[in-house]
Amino acid sequence: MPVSREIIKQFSLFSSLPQSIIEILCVHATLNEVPRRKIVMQKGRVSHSLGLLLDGRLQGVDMTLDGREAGLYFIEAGDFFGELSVIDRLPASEFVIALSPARFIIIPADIMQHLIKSSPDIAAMMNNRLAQRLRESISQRSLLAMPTPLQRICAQLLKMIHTEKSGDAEINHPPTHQELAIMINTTRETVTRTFQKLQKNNIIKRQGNILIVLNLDYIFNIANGIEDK
Amino acid sequence: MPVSREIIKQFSLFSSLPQSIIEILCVHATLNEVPRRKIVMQKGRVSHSLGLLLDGRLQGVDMTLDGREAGLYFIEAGDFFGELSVIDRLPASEFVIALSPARFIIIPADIMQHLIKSSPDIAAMMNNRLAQRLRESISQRSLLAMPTPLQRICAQLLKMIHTEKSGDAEINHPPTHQELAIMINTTRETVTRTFQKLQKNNIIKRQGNILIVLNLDYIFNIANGIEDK
DNA sequence: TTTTGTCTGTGCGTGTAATCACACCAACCC
DNA sequence: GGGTTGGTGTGATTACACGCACAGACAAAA
Repeated sequence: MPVSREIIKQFSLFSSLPQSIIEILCVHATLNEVPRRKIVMQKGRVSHSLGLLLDGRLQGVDMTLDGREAGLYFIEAGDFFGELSVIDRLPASEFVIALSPARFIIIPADIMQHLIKSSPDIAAMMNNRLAQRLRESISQRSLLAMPTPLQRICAQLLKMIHTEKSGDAEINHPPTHQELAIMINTTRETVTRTFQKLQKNNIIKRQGNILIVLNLDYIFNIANGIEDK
Repeated sequence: MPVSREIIKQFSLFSSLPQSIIEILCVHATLNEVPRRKIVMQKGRVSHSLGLLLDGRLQGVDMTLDGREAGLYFIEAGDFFGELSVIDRLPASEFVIALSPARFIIIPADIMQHLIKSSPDIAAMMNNRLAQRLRESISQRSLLAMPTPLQRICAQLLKMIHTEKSGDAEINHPPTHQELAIMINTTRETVTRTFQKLQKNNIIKRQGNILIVLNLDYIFNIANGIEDK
């Protein structure tokens, strides 16, 4: 079922494309809606498509053979996912799971591959996204090098904070402790305990679905290894 | 100073390109030779080029603000490096350091960018390399999720082993303990101690510049979390 | 309502890796 | 030869995160 071109156009990555290509995308795109926890992309599967997240939050996850989970990245509304397999045509190397109810558009791999071949613009777009993913991956790797869980948590929070027009630093719909834990190589309990400490010291505050950051400097300093009580 | 086309052609990634493009590459390529420890690529620098390693081994490294090092990847003879910045034109996000005396070819960024625009083959090649890097990065991230240093060391060794025609599993010019340590988020001492254990149990053996793997199964099992001994 | 499930909070014990410190060894260079 | 340097080997100590276990909290379902 085709998707309205207004929806496609709201992706900044597509907005600059010529009308003709947008039409093609619309015809082949399908809209999906999934509940929390749903697996959106299967590791090892060869049938892949490009995904475009409209709302909700997804998480890229890898599982080691012994059942251990490693969190790779978060996907926010407006991001792609599945671009890796579209480009190199190999099986997906990770899972993508819905952290919240989510809506996303799917464009079949062969359509994308055709577009990439015929349009340098699209090709460049995909490259840039791939490059961005790689940079994020490197940055996440550095985060993991930090010695203490507190540092890693602060560094991860820093990445997720967006400042409101009111000037408040917040995280909307923060991930669960478990989801955070696997991103930063620690356990759920350690995340819980660290959050308790941060709350007691008025660094952060929980307000329903929003995590409010009261002392951004503290978070920043810890994330950068600057010692402080 | 131009580089002979024989050298360029020995890169599998270039071998399928038309003669005309090879000529262009030759004219603009320069050959470099560096000693061990030399910084080959600077994090944050905007002037970048594509590198092609002829011999030796390099390591991609990131440094956190508090002086901590994180090993990102190894670059073996025949690999590219610096492709990320060539594609997205942003400053390098990592250092690349020579682990051994190394020779490599450099192709200026603007030449590569021009080639990428004009030749879909080159563009596709760069994409695939980027995709490969991303997959390696994901795989390295899973490795870091393993709980014990022993597991991480075995998993890392497994990646570096190449089986000889004689059937022996070996690692030529193995990295130093320190270089290994930063790849797998542990300390030099822990790597040393673990290697001692592995040698006592006849799992591995050091012979000059070669690390010989005597019991590949053991390494494999540990790396996959299968309990043993 | 009761039930069910997911998330969060917390206590306790244990193991183990980080850290510091220093010894040893080989290669290299005047 | 003696000095330097970079790599490896080892001991002792300590902190601290993991793992387990279980108790609440809260929301959705029945």
